[in-house]
Amino acid sequence: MSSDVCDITIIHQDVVDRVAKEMVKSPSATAMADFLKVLSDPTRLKVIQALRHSELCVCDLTALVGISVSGLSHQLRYLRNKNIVKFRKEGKLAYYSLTDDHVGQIIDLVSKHISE
Amino acid sequence: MSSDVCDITIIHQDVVDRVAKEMVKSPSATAMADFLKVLSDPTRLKVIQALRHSELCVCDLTALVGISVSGLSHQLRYLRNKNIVKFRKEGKLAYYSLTDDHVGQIIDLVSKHISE
DNA sequence: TGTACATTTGCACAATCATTCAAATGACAA
DNA sequence: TTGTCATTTGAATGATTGTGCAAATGTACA
Repeated sequence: MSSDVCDITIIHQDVVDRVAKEMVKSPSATAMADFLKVLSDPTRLKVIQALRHSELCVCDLTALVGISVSGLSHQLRYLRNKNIVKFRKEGKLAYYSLTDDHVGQIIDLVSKHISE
Repeated sequence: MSSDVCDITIIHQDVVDRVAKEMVKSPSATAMADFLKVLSDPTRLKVIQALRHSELCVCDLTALVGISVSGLSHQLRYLRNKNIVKFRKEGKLAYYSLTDDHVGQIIDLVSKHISE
């Protein structure tokens, strides 16, 4: 009924095999976790929510998010590297905006789930 | 004198006001981040993906996820506290399953976003 | 030149977290 | 009872990370 591989004990070998076969069909868990980690921080979430409504410069984002300017800048770089936001320079100011609305859709779904 | 003028510089006051008014309509960023943090870990994601296909005992989950038994148990408690999974005892074994498929929908959306 | 302002970056620190080991709990069988 | 197996728990640890401070970069205007 049970079999040993190394020191792992499998109790329902057939079920494990079936589920394992199903699991490989979806993207790697690390890739998905990596992406979801971007959204798992209040500051980054606020930034994204704000940018969904309007393109914004760092100054104004700071006021909306409630964090130090440098702290925000660090997060903006992070979001830039993950291709979530893009920016354009206009004189002294840097205007940030979302690259697309993929994250927006996910946030909406989570939003709906939270306030049920 | 109990209040200071904070030294935050707002450049486009009208835009900031408008966006700020929009932002309060959605759930708090901390609540959403808290929930998304659950999904931002490969191990927990594998657990959830596995449980979407079948109810499973800890032993079999260990084999599917590839982590120590106690490590998995810690994560299962975490998921239990967040109401993502539930479990029933049957003799020595504990069978875990998802409480609902809300997380599944979110994972599917992320999945679709990743693989393109 | 200068000064003033917006933004970025490097460094440091505190806090969080995922993991493992060892020990404890609980359930069943002999 | 005793022993074994499945699971949980506590403690310790290594790694990651969000943040602020101070300095640097870049831009515009006197």
